[in-house]
Order: sequence, then structure tokens, then C-alpha cells
Amino acid sequence: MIKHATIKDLAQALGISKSTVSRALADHSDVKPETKRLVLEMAEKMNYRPNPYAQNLIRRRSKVIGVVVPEFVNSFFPRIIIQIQKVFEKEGFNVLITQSGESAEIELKNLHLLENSMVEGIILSVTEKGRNDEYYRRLIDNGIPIVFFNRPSNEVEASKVVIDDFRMAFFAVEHVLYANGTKRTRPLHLMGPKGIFNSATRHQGYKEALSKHGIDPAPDTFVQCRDISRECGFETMNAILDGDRIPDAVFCFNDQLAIGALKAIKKRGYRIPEQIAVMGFSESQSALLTEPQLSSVAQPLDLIGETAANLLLEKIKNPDAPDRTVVLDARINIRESTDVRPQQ
Amino acid sequence: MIKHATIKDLAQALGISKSTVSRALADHSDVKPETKRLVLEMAEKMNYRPNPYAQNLIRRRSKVIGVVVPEFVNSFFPRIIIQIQKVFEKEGFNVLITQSGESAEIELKNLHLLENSMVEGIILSVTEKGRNDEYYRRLIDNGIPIVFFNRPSNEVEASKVVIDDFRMAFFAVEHVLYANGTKRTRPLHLMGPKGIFNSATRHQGYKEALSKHGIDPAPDTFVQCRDISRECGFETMNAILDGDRIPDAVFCFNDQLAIGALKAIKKRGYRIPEQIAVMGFSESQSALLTEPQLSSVAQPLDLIGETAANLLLEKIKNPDAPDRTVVLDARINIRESTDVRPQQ
DNA sequence: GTGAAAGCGCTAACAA
DNA sequence: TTGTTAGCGCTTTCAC
Repeated sequence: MIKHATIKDLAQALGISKSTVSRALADHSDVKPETKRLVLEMAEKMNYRPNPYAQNLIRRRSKVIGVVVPEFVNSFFPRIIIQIQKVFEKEGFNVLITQSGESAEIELKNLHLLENSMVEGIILSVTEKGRNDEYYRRLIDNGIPIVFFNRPSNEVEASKVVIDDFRMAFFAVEHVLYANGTKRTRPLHLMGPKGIFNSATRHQGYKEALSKHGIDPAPDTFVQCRDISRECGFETMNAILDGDRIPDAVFCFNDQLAIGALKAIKKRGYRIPEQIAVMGFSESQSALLTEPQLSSVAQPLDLIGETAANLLLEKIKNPDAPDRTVVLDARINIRESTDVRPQQ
Repeated sequence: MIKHATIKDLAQALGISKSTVSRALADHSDVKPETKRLVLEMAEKMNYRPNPYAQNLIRRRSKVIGVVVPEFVNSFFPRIIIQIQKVFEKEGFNVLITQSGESAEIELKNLHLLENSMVEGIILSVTEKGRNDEYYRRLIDNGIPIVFFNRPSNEVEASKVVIDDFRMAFFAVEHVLYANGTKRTRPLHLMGPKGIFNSATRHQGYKEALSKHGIDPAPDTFVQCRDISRECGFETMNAILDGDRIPDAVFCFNDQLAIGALKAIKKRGYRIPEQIAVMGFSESQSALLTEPQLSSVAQPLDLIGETAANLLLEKIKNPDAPDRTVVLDARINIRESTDVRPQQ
């Protein structure tokens, strides 16, 4: 680290006291304008930069927040993070980004790291496997507010930003049940693994839609995937296609599974969407790359990030601010995997 | 921020002096084992955490490094960043990640932010538009080492991690010139824009390969793209296909351009790779999603990240360490866009 | 309007 | 082996 000019250096150069310099720099009212001008000029001249560590020490705050996401190799989380950074940059905060790689253990390690860095708050999307509920709670009790997004913890009271997974799943399923203008009778849900919060909720939406449209949500209308990867979607769909009940409408927990499923279906020569319609969820960048292009539910990523950031900011500025859960609307993007009819 | 127990609290609780506590915590040799034990126990009991800002202040270092990348929405940079984090986490560093969105202005802002955060070093991939060469130099002169990767600055002396773009482009072009077992005679290079370092180098490799194989690298064998997006690839390729000279082998500056080009070519009904072979560069996640799958040059992302991190660490530990440029080997991944013959 | 002095939490001489 | 003291760079009383 470079030895920058300090407040003391400025004071000496100007022949005044440290405190006056400090006041001038902080733009206090009780400094003679002339003095202020001189200080500012000298600061410029000597390329003065306040030492944030000295400031943090005395102010008892770090001006750093932490973000914990399962991964940032897909575009989903990065897009959200960008907004978070935007909001906090304006407020003079740094953002520490960590990723848990879908492991509760690494997530815990990340939380430790953030805690040791004295972050003033954390924005977190829970990792796939397991939970660190007690630790979340401990952090909150210790005065480090947490805002959950995308995948909240159900057990912990905190502000949350989510979309209404139940409702969106319901609509998505309704759409795929009448995909391409044909009423479907053999739906299938490629479910996410149990551990994930949204998994059960989306499944509820699925079952509800089936019931509404007169289809029995029997056990053969859904299958649980081991994880939420492309590979798993491919394998699971393959296994299904090996069986007796060939579905005509597939609703997938996420786009990755859907992309894998698409591949399996195409390989067998089924026509999409005529014979089998496929619907993804939570819009990945890849949805536009597949053939056919994948219909999906697009979450408002920018808004999620912005909202989560603002909720955290609120908590940081006022620790007594109440927990708030913001439910955002998502959008169903209809593409070729459910509809190849000419655009309306 | 929570009021944690301080070293002073521990000292009081144990009835000993601050310095002994400090020494015990730091595992100095000249502390009675018994005392050390007591201190450690009490630290545990009172949930003591050293205040990093006090430590930073006195040690005159931040234990933070910065990363500046053009974007992290595609998987390319995130994969590299993950490795950087891994290396620096082991050394007890935090990593501040910033993205410039292909704007030299934002890049400069990011550098300011990092400088103000007193980072001990920066790992940087230069943004597409313009350069901040003087500022890089200033940072380095001020004792903040910079390691460039992927897109280095040519004007600044610093450690760099790159792949041999010339050589890899050469090999990639050789491959596409004989794609699918057919000698091609009408190659085309979708070049990146001028501003990007690698753009010219890859073009050199292209021309060299053409010459070696008896093709005149005439002006109609290449075209410069406005940017490096899918859209631009699509439009540029469309314009080419509107012309007289229909290429039979297309070498693209990157995968995004290639994916756009693929789309344009397919739309016109040309068969890939039989009529037109397409080669990407620098392997995006999407290369496996297109149809046909895209042949590309895969950079060793993990190794790039690890190497860049280690080079920076070297500089941080020893500011007099010489600048080093590490040239890594990439790999050509042959897929359907250049070869549909049965796998060897 | 300005300066002197104390202190944030920590480390590191220097003594004892 | 331990305690005392000073000081990192900054802010903020409390005087004047």
C-alpha cells in the first residue's frame, strides 16, 4: 500500500492544525471559507485520499456489504448483483461478492468471511443443499441485517424479495396445457430437488393448474430431479421417454432442466411443441439459443436486485425498520417450445 | 455494525494487559502457554473477532485486491474470477469485483473506487472501448501492482496472462480451412473492433494461415464488426451473404459473433459445415447449445485466473518482483460447425 | 473559527 | 514472560 498524504501532512504544509483540516475536508460549517479553500487546494495538490480504515475505525462502520449467491457462472445472479452494486455504490458502499457453489458448507464459510470483514449487511440467496438458518439468525441478532432474495430461508425472519412462484407456476402450466392451441392431457413436471424452497411451491402451482383443468395430479405426472442441471434434465427426461407414459406437456423447474429435457426429446424425434411442449422457468440467457427457443418465466432481475438493495439499505439506515417481503411479478415469455403459430 | 468484544475487553476480563492478549492472539513465542490458553479460551467465550480496520490501519495494508472485468454476465469472466478468489481467500484477502460494461469511463470509475478502497493490487481485463493507460501507469507507480489478463494494455509495463492469440488463431483457421475434410477457398474473418487488443493479433494469425495455404488474404476475406455481440455477428454475416462472395469458411473473433453468424447462415438455408464452416473463439458456455454446436478455441479459464492471482500475489509480496508475461495454451474444440464426420 | 487532546482497536518497541 | 507507552489516520469533544 502506498503512503498517501495524511491529514497531518496537509496540516503541516499549511501550518494549521489537524482538526481544522479534518473539518474543512468534512465541509463543516464553522470553518472560514478561505481556510476551507486553502485546505481543499492543498488536498488536491498533494493528492490526498482519506484513509478509509481510519475512518471505519472511528465511525464504527465498514461501508461494506456482502452478497452471497449459489453461483455466478450463469447470467441470472450477475444481473441481479449489478443492480445491487449500482444502488450501494451511490451510497459509498463496497460490495463483497461470494459464491457458495451450491454447498451449505461454503455458504457458511462465506458468511464467516463477510462477518469478519465487518459487513454492515448481507444480501443472500440460499444455497441448494441444506440451510444455515441458525447462523442467519445469529447474524441478524448480532446486528447484521440480511435480505433474502430468490431463495429465501423460511425459518428466519428477515426482509425478502421473491416472485410469487406459486402463481407464476400456475400460469406457466396453464399455458403449456394449451400449448400451440392443443389441449394437453399428459402433463409432466420435472421438479427441482427437495432442498430448494421454490421447488415445492412451483409444484403446488403445477398441481393446482392441473386440477383446475380437470387433470388428476397423479404421481406419474411429476418426477423429482437430483439436481437442477442440464445433464439431470437430459437423463430424467430420457428415463421418462423410456417408459410407457409419454408426456405431451412438460413443465420444468428451471431452464437448465428444460434445456436438458429438450435435448432428450429431440433426440427421440418427437416434434416440439406439437407432440411435446416444453416450458422452462426463470429465464436463462440460453433460452433464446436452444432450438426450438424455450418458453420460460422471466424474473425481473434488475428489479429484484434493486429492491433487495434498497431493503437492505433501509435496514442499515434504520436497524428497527420492519421486515418486509416484496413479491414481484414475473413474465411468461412464449417461444417456440410451446407455440410455433404465427405471432399474434 | 455490532460492538464486538475488543482486545481490551479480554484483557480486563482476565486481569492482564492488552499487549499480552495481543501477543497471545498473534501466537507470539514469548507468551506463557498457560496464559495463551486462557486468552484463547476467553476469546472464544466472548466471541472475540479482531477488528480488521484497526489491523489494517496499523499494518498499513488492506488485505483487499480488486478485479476489473468488462462484464460478468457471460460465464467467461466469472470462471476466472472464481479462481482468483480461491487463491486470495487462502491468503486472507478479500476480492472486490467490479465491471466496466465495456466503457472506459466506468472502468476509470472502478479504478478510482478500488484505489480509494486501498486495494493492494488489481487484476484487470481492459474494456473494449478506449484505454486508461496513463491511469494504469499511475497506479503502478503509486505502488498498486496491476496484472492484466485476457485483454492486456500494450502500453503499460506489468505482468500479463494471455494466450497466444496469434498462434491459436492460426491453428483455428487452419482447421476451418480444411473443415469437414474439404479444402475451403473462400474464407472470411469476422474481425473484432479495432479497439480490442486481441482483434489485430487474431487477424494476423488468420492472414498467416491463409498465406500458408495459398490463399491471398485480400480485403474481401475479412470484415470488421462494430462490436462483439451476437446481434452484430448476425447483421454482419447477413450483409456478407447479401453480397457476391459467399464464404465457405468463417472464422469469428469470438463465440458471440459466431453464434450470430450461424443464425444468419442457417436462415439462408446454407448447410453447416458442408457449405459454410464456422469457427468461434474463446469458448463461451453457449457453444454447446447452438445447432450445430460451435467449434471454438477454449481458453484455460481456471488456469488464467490462478496464474493471474499468483502473479499479483508475487508482486504484493515483493514489489520488486519483475514483470512477467505468461502465455498459456488454449485448445481447439472441434464440433459440428466445422466437422460432422464420425468422431475419430 | 481554530487548536489541543483524547480515543477508535490494534501492534510493537522498550522496559522491567 | 509481561506491562507500559506510543502511534497508525482520523473525528470529535472541549477549550479558547
